[in-house]
Amino acid sequence: MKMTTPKLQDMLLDATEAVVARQGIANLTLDAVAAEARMSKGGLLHYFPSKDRLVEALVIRTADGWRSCYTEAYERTPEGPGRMARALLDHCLSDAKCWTEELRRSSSAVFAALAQNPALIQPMRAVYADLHRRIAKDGLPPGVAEAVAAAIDGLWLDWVLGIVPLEQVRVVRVRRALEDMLARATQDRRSPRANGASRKRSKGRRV
Amino acid sequence: MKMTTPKLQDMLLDATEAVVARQGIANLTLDAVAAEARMSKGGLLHYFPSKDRLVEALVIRTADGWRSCYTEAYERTPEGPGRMARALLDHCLSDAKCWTEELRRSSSAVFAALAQNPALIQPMRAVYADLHRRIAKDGLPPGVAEAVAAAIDGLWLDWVLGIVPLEQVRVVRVRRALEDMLARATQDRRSPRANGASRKRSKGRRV
DNA sequence: GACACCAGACCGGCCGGACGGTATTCTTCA
DNA sequence: TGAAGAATACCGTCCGGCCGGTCTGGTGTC
Repeated sequence: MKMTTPKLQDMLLDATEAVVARQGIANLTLDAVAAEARMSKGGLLHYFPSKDRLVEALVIRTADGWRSCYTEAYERTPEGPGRMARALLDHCLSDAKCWTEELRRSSSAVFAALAQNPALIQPMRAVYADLHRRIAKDGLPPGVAEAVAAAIDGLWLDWVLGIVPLEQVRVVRVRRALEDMLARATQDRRSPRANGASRKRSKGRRV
Repeated sequence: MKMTTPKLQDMLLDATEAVVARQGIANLTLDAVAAEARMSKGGLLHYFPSKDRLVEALVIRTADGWRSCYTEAYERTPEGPGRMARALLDHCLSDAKCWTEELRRSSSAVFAALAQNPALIQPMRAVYADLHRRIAKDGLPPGVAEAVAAAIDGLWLDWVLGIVPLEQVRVVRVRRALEDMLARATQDRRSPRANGASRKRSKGRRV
């Protein structure tokens, strides 16, 4: 099997991300990418025969990166219930190493795809489907691991979209809260008698 | 004070959302919006002198809608610690009423703005800043209310972006888990001696 | 000379927006 | 009251520019 994205292709994808980061999705044009990569448009189109293919490759690279990120985190996490959730918390919500400008760039590739052609996010959908499958059988009470994943997604997307500014302390606070929830859920598993508050719903108030 | 968006403007914004929903952000053109609204391009440009202004108005409308959504939910929620978090859970994660196709449309306005001109999402940023201010003084242990808000954002954005398909049962599971967390946090507040697991961190493992 | 790699001119189409025009309503003053 | 004229609401054409993609050609390498 042949590696589909040797060095040059990868460099072109980097250039694409750089254009998006600096000039916005609206200015993601073939000319701009070619200029960023110091190559002619003909050269660019030699490697990616259309803009759709270019963006598609970008999405695939981002999706693969995200998949290998959480799978490696999973490998490095001790076994036991909530292993995937713990992996996400430890790795994706760590203080400094994540949340770099580079990660932000690669993420906004997805939005470029969404603007270019919504069908192109399919690879990302597939990765998320895999992640949710892993999360579903994480050995925790239903919803707990999913809540952790959703919260991480929320922090992450809010940040990438520029809706909320990045605030390390906030990330840390949320991580602590989620870790507490995980710990509670795990010890409930062990002594299920103790979760008296579990089914307490607010009384059936009209919305 | 004059109402800035009388009926016709609102109708044009509806048309804009419809175009985005049906043809995608890439095909959001003035001609398309005018055609959707059964008006000439000249007429459209009479009300919104540029495309930027059109998208800006759309974002403002969406942001206002979101703000009044959670403020009204807040009003209808009984007092006490975690009021804002409970309001979000009860109202924004309710089974059926939310998560309509209409809401999805109005949300994707933000992505249209992001593609058109990232500066245009400022109104949405302001609304989120307000929400986070409310959440910060919600009377809960630090991070708990923020985790709830982040999880809701995550579910919501994953759905709007089309990254994960809509699955009611998943939403319900997450809501239950978050409600448990809220209940735990509240009773900890009342008897802080009981949160023995709170500070339990996974041992300092290298990432 | 066959092939991979790359350059850059070129084209057709589309899009934002300017502009001049018309119909309708509102204001003003005799 | 009603005519004149101003303001407003809306129309549709046109233009300049940009963008994706094609094409022709040029270079090095086997």
